[in-house]
Amino acid sequence: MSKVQKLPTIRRLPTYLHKLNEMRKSGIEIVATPELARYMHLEAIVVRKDLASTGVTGQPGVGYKVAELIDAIRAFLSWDNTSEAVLVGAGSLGSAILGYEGFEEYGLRIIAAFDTDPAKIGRTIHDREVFPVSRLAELTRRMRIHMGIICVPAEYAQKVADELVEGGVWGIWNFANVSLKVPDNVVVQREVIAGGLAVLSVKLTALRRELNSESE
Amino acid sequence: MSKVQKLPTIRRLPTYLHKLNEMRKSGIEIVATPELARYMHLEAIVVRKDLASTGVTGQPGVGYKVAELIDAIRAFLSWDNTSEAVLVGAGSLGSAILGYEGFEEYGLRIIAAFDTDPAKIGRTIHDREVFPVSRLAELTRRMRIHMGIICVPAEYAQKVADELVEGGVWGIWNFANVSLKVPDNVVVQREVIAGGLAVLSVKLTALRRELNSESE
DNA sequence: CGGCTATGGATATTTTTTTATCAATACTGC
DNA sequence: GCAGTATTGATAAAAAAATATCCATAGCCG
Ligand SMILES: NC(=O)c1ccc[n+]([C@@H]2O[C@H](COP(=O)([O-])OP(=O)(O)OC[C@H]3O[C@@H](n4cnc5c(N)ncnc54)[C@H](O)[C@@H]3O)[C@@H](O)[C@H]2O)c1
Ligand SMILES: NC(=O)c1ccc[n+]([C@@H]2O[C@H](COP(=O)([O-])OP(=O)(O)OC[C@H]3O[C@@H](n4cnc5c(N)ncnc54)[C@H](O)[C@@H]3O)[C@@H](O)[C@H]2O)c1
Repeated sequence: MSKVQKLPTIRRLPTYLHKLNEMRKSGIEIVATPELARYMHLEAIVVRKDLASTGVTGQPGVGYKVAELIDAIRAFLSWDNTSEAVLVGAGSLGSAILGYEGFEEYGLRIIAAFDTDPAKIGRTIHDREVFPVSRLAELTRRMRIHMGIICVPAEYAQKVADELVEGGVWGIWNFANVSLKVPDNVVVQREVIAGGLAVLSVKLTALRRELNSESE
Repeated sequence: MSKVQKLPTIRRLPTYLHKLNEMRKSGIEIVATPELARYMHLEAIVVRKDLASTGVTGQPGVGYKVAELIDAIRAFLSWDNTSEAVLVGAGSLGSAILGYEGFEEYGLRIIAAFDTDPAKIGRTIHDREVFPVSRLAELTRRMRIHMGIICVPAEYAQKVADELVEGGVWGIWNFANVSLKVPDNVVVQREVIAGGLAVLSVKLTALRRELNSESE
């Protein structure tokens, strides 16, 4: 069982990457931790550790080369080679994801979409053709796609996952609100958007409690 | 500075909650940790700790009462009183969020949307009226809304955040790819969807390395 | 050149989170 | 009712992540 370390660091890396890409675009070549830390609302030491874990090394007294950082992060995340994916469920969330150009920056290219809705099949959404889900396994295998993105209602997610696995997929990014059963050699990452809302709620409650007790 | 503990637990709670709600709907009254653990792909001990942190207590040898668990989780997350929010940026992601009924389960009700696009202003999206963003601060204050959801392109996010703060908001759920500057008495939760993709990428690479080395 | 400041990197410490162990409780089947 | 099993909850240990300290290096400025 592959046990991946430093999950919190990995989750932060895309944010560094995005900021660094912006910096590079505006001609900045060197960046020091305190600046990144301010931007990220983190302690400088956290940033340094995060960057170190990708293998880059900076210049004491100076900082890091932006271009090197970008390369190191992308290499660490295996985002230096674009990987192709299919998206299943071209509903509202699925369409939003299809239309998000940001993923190209993250080495993800969504090649095609699949749906059951006859009104969608055969049309294109954000330039990607929508195929009937009945052809999911077949086309996924034929196109040698190794990642699937699930945006169907929860009750159909398992069936879709099974077909993705049958199609030879190695990784599944699951936005549906269910836990999927897949073979050991397939990785599932479930995106629980409500998790962020939960954190926000708790922080809000804590802050309000604090402010109330202060004012007493 | 409010320092909230047990963030990983908090992120997992919505998933328990959803499953428990499903169980209640199908008439199940008692649940034991091993079952939840199987569903969540976690160790039973993690589940027990998570549940314990909400304050519920189970019956040794039996399990937990589903209804009690639901109440405890909702209370812990302050989701027992529905809170109202406004959404800014009724684009593709914004519309998806507006249309997602799942948030009601999590105590969130989106009251209105705001946008700059004249084509959207005045129309309704998923039954919510779209107002011009020029009225954001005013209406937020007048409706006594305390949460804002930002779904605008990154470059406008800070301006929107400023107006939300001016409108008296306490919490901001930020889907844009920037770090926001807000006063100390406002909480921002940034949702970095690419974070999940990063984790998936790293796990995939690790798994493939493992499989390769095994086959040698 | 020489002191001053900013910075990264190595190492150590602390805190948080995950995992393990075990006694106590309740149900099951006989 | 009693033995066996499943389960919780308390306590302890281990692992992971965040934080602190200190030293070496680099640039700056007079
Ligand atoms: N919208 C959100 O903000 C949001 C947030 C978090 C999670 N989610 C989850 O994302 C998923 C999709 O949500 P949505 O709002 O886009 O719903 P949606 O109803 O807009 O879209 C679902 C799409 O899936 C298609 N579909 C249904 N069954 C299918 C099947 N068997 N195979 C292929 N396609 C199928 C439908 O035709 C539709 O186009 C849900 O599981 C939801 O819980 C959505
Ligand atoms: N679509 C995704 O899958 C996805 C994923 C992750 C993050 N995001 C982020 O979410 C945000 C929105 O993405 P999207 O795909 O919905 O983009 P989009 O272009 O579809 O929607 C943006 C909406 O914001 C409106 N808008 C622009 N400026 C505004 C302003 N100043 N005030 C109010 N409204 C304004 C636009 O009119 C448009 O309706 C972006 O910041 C994006 O990075 C999107």
